[in-house]
Amino acid sequence: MSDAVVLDLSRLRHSCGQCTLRELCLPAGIGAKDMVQLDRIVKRRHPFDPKQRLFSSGSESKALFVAREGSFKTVTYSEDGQEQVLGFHLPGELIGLDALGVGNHRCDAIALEPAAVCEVPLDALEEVAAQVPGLQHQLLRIVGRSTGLALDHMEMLGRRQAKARVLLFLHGLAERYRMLGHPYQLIVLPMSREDIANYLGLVIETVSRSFSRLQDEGVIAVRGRQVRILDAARFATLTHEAVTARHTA
Amino acid sequence: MSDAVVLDLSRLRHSCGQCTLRELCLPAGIGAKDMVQLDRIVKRRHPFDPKQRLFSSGSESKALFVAREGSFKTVTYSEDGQEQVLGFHLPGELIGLDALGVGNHRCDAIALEPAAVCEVPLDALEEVAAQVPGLQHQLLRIVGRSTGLALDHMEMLGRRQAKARVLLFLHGLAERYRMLGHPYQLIVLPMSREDIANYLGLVIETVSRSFSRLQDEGVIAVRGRQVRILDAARFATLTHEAVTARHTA
DNA sequence: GTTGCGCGTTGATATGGATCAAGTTGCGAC
DNA sequence: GTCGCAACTTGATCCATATCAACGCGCAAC
Repeated sequence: MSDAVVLDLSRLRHSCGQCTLRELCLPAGIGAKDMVQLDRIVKRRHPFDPKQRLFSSGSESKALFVAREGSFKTVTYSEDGQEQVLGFHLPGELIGLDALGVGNHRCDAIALEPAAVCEVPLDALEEVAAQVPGLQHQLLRIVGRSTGLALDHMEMLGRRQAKARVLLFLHGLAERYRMLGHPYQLIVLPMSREDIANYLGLVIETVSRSFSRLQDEGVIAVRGRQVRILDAARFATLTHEAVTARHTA
Repeated sequence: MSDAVVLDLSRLRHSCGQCTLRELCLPAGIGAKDMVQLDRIVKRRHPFDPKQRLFSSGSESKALFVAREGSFKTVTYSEDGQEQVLGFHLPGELIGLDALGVGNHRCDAIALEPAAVCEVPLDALEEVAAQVPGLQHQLLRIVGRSTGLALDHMEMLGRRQAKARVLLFLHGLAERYRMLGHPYQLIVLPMSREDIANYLGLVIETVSRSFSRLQDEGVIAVRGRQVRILDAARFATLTHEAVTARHTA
């Protein structure tokens, strides 16, 4: 998290105070003039209903998106229609990097709740990036970070027990919410149990049981999609153990 | 695969004829002069012994690498030293994109066999990219594609049967070798069963059994690390079924 | 209120793959 | 050659999680 805010962005783009894209301009020490230029290319797209698609697999990619309000999931489908959840995108996080490689999206982005996004046209972005020194570098950094998220996901899926996966999932979410300025204690899950199960490579019953057991142990309190971390220390310990222990031990 | 070769690279960089990085210069229609400039920044680093590290987690990232000869694996370690294999890098494929986000590597790259790499210093690359129009775009494309590989990996790990994972793994490898100009029928695995198991989220016994069963069915012939695809049609069918069928059905 | 339905939880059983254990094969050292 | 060791295979057993099934809760429609 950037500690020193060089420029007061909130005057220019009030809703992007905790926006991932903010890093496109700020830390590189870009002047206000350049930043206005960047700001100009960003479009706002407002109403997304739950289950509505932001983009679909195969469609041409012309822009990056940032979830402004509401969360999204990205998914792929096998030919028989089976969904595979690839990731979740909380408010302030980037969506659409998957298409950078080929120009076409290779997954669907679906709103989990009523949502709104900022849209950054790729051609305009690259144009600005060519002019503004440092922006191109920031772009690469951001893309790289999203790769990091994918790595986290893989570490979660790699031969871990169900409870460990759920713990890591919750921990990751809590961490991300914290980065976005939310209180750490209470997490309101924007996604269904089914999405979680799919994401973690489990079935929903197993996810449900894992939640229940963690609740039995007094670590968290679960009420539907509200998850409260009761014993932060124990939560951290268990998560740590989850990272450490694998089947092989 | 690029069908039309605009420029005869082999005269300039003879060993990069099927190099991933070739796309950095070729398809954007870059002139010979610019390409020479790009070529100039590439260093060659020769001898890597098996198990030797190209870079380690936490180390500062100053370059991208391309496996020129020999293959690599990338891994992370949990605190108790457990290895988690993130991916394999065949000759001609990129290594080191993981660090773009933060400037430090978040995994180790380890040679699986005697190897040699090309090294592309990041600062020089970005400098050239700023000057050469189109190169920056290509860079993003390549980074994006590597994200695609991570997605493939996740699809493999997401609640699939062991045999399906192995099939998808073999299919993916075969596909990549084909892209690199190798004959499709015979695959020589550069990695151990243990690495495969780790990558697929299985134990080595299960991987071994999956190989054996596929051999029993006459689909492949396994002799140590040599895998021959005997019945390409059936192999394709089974792989297709593997993609289609999940536990949930 | 009642009905219906999506979503989540809980319990009983089945099974795929992990674990434990014992070979087998390959290969370099000598 | 055979010794020794690492890599791989194969078999028997066990266990975590999938599967099957029933139930509860919240909420919107009426």
